[in-house]
Amino acid sequence: MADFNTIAQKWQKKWKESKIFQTAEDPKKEKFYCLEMFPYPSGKLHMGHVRNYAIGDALARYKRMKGFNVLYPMGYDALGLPAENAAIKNQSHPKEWTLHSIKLMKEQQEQLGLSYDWSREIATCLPEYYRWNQFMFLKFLEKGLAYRAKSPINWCPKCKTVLANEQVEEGGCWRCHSAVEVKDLEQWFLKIKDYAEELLKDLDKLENWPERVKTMQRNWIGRSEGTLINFKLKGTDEDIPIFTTRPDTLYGVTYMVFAPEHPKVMELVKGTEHEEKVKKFINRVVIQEKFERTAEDKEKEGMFIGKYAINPLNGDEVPIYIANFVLLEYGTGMIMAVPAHDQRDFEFAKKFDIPIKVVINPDGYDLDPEKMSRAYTEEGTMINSGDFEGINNMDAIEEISKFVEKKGWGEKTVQYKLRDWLISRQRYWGTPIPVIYCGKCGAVPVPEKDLPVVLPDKARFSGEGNPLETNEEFVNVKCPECNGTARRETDTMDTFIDSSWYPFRYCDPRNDKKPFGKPAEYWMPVDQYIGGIEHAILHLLYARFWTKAMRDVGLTKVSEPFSALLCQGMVIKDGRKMSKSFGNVVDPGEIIAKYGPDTARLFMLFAALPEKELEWSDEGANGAFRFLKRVLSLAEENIAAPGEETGNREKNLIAKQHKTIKIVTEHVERFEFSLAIGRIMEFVNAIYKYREGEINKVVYDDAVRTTALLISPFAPHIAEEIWEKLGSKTMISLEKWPEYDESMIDEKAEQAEEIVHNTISDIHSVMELAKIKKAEKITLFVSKGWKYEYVRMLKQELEKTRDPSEIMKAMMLTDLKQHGGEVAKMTPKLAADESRLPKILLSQEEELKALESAKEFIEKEFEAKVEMVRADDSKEAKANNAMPGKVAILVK
RNA sequence: GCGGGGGUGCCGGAGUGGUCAAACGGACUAGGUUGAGGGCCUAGUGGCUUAGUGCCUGCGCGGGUUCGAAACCCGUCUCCCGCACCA
Repeated sequence: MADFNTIAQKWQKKWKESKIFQTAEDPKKEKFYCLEMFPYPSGKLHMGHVRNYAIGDALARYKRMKGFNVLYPMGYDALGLPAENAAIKNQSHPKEWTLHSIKLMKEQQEQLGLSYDWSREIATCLPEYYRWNQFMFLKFLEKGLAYRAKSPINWCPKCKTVLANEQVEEGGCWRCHSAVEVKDLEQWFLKIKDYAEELLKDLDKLENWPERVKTMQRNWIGRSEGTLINFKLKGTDEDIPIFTTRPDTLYGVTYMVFAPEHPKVMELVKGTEHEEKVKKFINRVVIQEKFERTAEDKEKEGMFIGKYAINPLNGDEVPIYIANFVLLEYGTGMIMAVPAHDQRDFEFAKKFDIPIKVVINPDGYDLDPEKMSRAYTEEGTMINSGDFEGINNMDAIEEISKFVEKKGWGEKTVQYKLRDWLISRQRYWGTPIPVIYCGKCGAVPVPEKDLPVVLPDKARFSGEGNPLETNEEFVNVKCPECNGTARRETDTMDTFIDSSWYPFRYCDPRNDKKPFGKPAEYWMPVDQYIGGIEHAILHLLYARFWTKAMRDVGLTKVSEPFSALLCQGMVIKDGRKMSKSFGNVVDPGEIIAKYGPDTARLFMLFAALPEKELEWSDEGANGAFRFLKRVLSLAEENIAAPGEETGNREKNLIAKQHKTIKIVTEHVERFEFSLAIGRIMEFVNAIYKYREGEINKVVYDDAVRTTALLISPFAPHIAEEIWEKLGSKTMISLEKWPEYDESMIDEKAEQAEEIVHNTISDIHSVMELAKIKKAEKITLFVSKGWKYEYVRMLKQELEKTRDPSEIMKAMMLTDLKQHGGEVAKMTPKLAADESRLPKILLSQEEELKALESAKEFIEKEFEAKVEMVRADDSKEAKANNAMPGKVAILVK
């Protein structure tokens, strides 16, 4: 028994030397771009990586065998915090750490025998890559898609960096989980909000994305239609704009609430008796509680700030509060409160003893504000609402909106939860933002000819602040416009930028004139993207946005980067996530050393469907190992070759072979690798069975060859080895995927007589079957009453069309009609209750006539004798092994 | 609270109106091979019967639809995941 790792190394060497996986554009061939999410180079592969690559490589190899021109590249998402943290810890440089990690990681990937085109390898930490981040940033700046603004930001005190909202998880830093603080800083933003509508709408076009990912993105974008309404600050002409989706409740407003940190708040209380208390409140609520999220609903807190607003609709004077449940970032940061019809407003009003005014009554009774225990949020009739009384509140939404617009008090508008993308990071290991600040000229973009702005090699990594800030050589520059003294921007870009366009770069990885050129037109978009669900929102949304932004500055014509998305499930062990703290981590390196790469890959694909969680099992891996040994010994063991007779045993094996090809192909097309492998296992078992007797060498070898081809996307090294042992001079990686012949799929060829059953509702396949089988006799099992309908349908549909989908549609329609009682149908239960008998139940005579005519027609169509058997009597049906609505085809 | 997905042998998991519940793998049991073990090969693994097979039970729980339900409908329990004061 040859050692699997020896075999693996042998073929990996051959693949590398022959460069068979290198790809080039070929307009004559259909392209297929298969992409896995590129890894962050941490230095070591984990099982999640292996699973990701096993899926991707299987697909890439399969598509290649199917004749596609396949682009399947690999690279590294190499900028980011861990490298810098490691540098701080080890007193080294992030670059060294990263490049070393890439080397280690690549070695492990190569051990897996993945069919990447390594000539296209990229690493985002190299200036030749990140210069294009800068290039595109400048293009976006020019187009007005990038801007600088002061805003409260999330500050991680441990990482000493700003975090995007998306990077704050339950009040903690997404990497180190320390509590996040709030600070004010000048930051660079990208206008992703401008694309909210398109990002949302285009989700509908992504048919091959998992529904749950699209739902998550829709949620994240958070579109909601409503009305912007201006209240007036009492005693002034000042507007207080609020956003509401419920203008129908406008007459029920009894107070207003501002987000505590809203700049307006301090302005309003300045110099009043409330100033000190408000300051204290803001400090407590905003700073300390902004990110404190608990499982239970947070207690509503707030206070009155001594000012009043005027409701434009009815002139009501309402008090203004500040409260912790109003968010500054959403809408206008202020709300109108309608305690009678909003649960949050209700709770707050109860706590602060604010009046409750009912403006919508449910049908049938009147609400009493005194007795309400919760807000009424259902539909109802408008009351206490001036001219709008008496109408349904759903209609009032539209009418009051229109009225407010007409009066000039506000307008209909759309709000999104999505915020603009904050890209500034106060860190070293990122792409320098190509901007220079001049005392005279302000923020000046670095001219294109001066790109790239390269990260200086010299830097101190103390763990505090941004090393770029203290690097005088880097910071002190001349202003590109006035040539005066100026300072360079020391912020670097969010690394999500690097991963937002890398699929384009793979198409044209060595282009030094542009981020990418013509080849991207051929390859993009990615046909299948594969990666973890954890990127469902951030990475995938940013990449979609970046692509659209690139389109709008003329860099590409593509609007969506990923046509299809597959989110693989997690790899778990003992029912929980693999993690050092649980001590259940399985190291891929050890598994490869013990069993070889094919075993590791095959097990990962076999143990679960790609989207599902995968429970790692040592015994299971061992089982995959055993199976591969069985497969290999099919070609290794010397088999006697007694003759060339082809009897039933051969026929059966050939039939099984064709059937296996068919089903395996179908499964692979649907990414059901575990089921595909299961079928191959069955076929291998069948070959072993066959081998117990005398064998026909031609038939046997063909079966083994087929096995090798079918298994080659999953266990390529062993497949190559078998291929070679069978005397082939070519590499199996370049072979064609096997084809099957439907007419050979006939498992029980040796049986002289046979009854095949099929449901009548799939008439098309019944017909096909009857022809293939050369049916001599067809038996239709029919039951009382409804037999006529079905037989009639059968006849009609055969006459009209042979499109099975049309037939199915018609059948379903019949079913529907039956439920409406329009179509003749009788069951024993119905028969017992004469009053419920359907109206158009046919008479005995009519039935017989209809059956006769259908029978004649079918006889002609099938060229076979047709027999009708009543099957509604369950005893008789059982004796015939049949049920009503089925067709039996008797073959002789 | 809102949204999404599940509950099938000892285990991982197939099967979504009938021919056919448990494919495929693991684990276990027996037999073979072996000096022994491992490995490998073969058979078996819900119950009851004849030992050709036949029947019954069974897919979280309870109802319903149907000639027929693991699958469809209603209710219920339970688990997992995502979002969560979005006005």
